[in-house]
Amino acid sequence: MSNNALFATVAALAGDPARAGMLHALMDGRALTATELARVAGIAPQTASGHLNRMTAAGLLSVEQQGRHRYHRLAAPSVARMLESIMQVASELEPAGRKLSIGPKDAALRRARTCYDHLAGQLGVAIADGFIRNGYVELAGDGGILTETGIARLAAIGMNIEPILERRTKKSGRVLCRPCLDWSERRPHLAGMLGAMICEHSLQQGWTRRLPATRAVQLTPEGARAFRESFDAYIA
Amino acid sequence: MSNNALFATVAALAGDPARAGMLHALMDGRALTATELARVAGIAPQTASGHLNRMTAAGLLSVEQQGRHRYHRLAAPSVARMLESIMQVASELEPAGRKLSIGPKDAALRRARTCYDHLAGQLGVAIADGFIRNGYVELAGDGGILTETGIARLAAIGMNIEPILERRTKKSGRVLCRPCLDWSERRPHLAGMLGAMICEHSLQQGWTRRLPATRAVQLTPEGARAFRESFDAYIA
DNA sequence: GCGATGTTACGGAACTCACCGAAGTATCGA
DNA sequence: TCGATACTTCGGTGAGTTCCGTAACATCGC
Repeated sequence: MSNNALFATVAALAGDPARAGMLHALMDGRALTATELARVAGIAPQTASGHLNRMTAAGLLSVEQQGRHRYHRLAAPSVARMLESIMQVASELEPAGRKLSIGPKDAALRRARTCYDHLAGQLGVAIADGFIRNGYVELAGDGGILTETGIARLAAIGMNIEPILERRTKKSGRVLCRPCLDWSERRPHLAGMLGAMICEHSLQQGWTRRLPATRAVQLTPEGARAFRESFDAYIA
Repeated sequence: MSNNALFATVAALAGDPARAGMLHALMDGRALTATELARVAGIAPQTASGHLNRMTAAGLLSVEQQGRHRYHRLAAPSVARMLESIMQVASELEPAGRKLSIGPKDAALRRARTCYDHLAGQLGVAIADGFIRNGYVELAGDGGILTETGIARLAAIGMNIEPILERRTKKSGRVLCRPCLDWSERRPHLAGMLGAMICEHSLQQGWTRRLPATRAVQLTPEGARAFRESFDAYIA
């Protein structure tokens, strides 16, 4: 298959509303069963099965069988990035005047959600703001640097900074992180290795909790306190 | 239109082979006419007109009328990034054993091409390598830093570093650039503001020349020497 | 003005694809 | 062993879309 055809195939797979819904649901990095995905997409299980087959065959998804369940997940981080970038374009297209649908579920998504492997929404942006305000990280459009102060802060609250130190020695001594433009807040939040570590830590510590069948996460009372005390990050 | 529907619409627009070909052709940032785009996509002009209308209406493209010509270009950098990310996924899906089509045109593309507003292919990767080797830039996966040495080097060869200095004063004193994974070389090249400046400068100086109807660029003999002397970058 | 060129609008033909009902396979729990 | 659950395959229907031929409109060069 030619380059162009492959490109079109990938884009077309993401371009069907039912498949888009499934991919969207998988954006939090978890693995879901075919039936769950059928439900979120609003289609019959047989139809979903066909879609999942095609996406798996194309390499967008990977499958893991456990008993009578088949768990589907995004096959690679690059797929998540692609979905992010499409969402980014889609959100920009929405004319300023048009209100995005703001159901209750949407409100939760805007407040705090996962974006593949890191936190996004108001919470994600607040964390990024706190990091910048306190000099833990320096952002400048295309990239970001985790500072010494920032590394010390992460260590102080008990995060495992081993992978960070490892990356630092390999390279120039600076640790970089990727900013990810938030489609709901339209401001950057922290992605990359740093974002993934913060997200993982907050789930482990019970600062955030995953909610079933949605990318939205719940910010616990302890989490609200912890984010404020640890990262100077708070949301209304 | 709901978020999900908008997402699917955008992806579906990119998911048609004819439209994908046109978008691909527009990836070099230039504006092309409907007839030119019809030719690269291999379809009749009337068909192309319909496609272009839809993409423009959706906001993926912007149009500029000049006499009887209508010049179409990508409406925003985010669109180019989206296309890049889809290409990235598509290139990863290509199994290692399968050879990508390697016609003569493809060979030129692999050697040197533009990627929206910066240089890619062997040339782009070679430049990035030279920058890293000489400490002009420090790359680490998610981001990159243009060093003082690098800024001095750019100034030494007569590039206008005004925008760089401007960005530096606004932020922390560090200048960041975005690495962009090359789909043909599978190694990063320099994107972001720095990549755009290098590309523009090399075109102005006659180091590279745009070729008609393709994203491939021609590396002139002077360019080969200039890239080697200025950036320690050379390709076979 | 007049032909040539670039572009768009409308029509129908051919095609692809999403969808679900029906039926079949595999796994779990009892 | 038996029923229930999760999932898949198959087949047919219906909707959407791509495509081009024809025709119209606007602009350029002469």
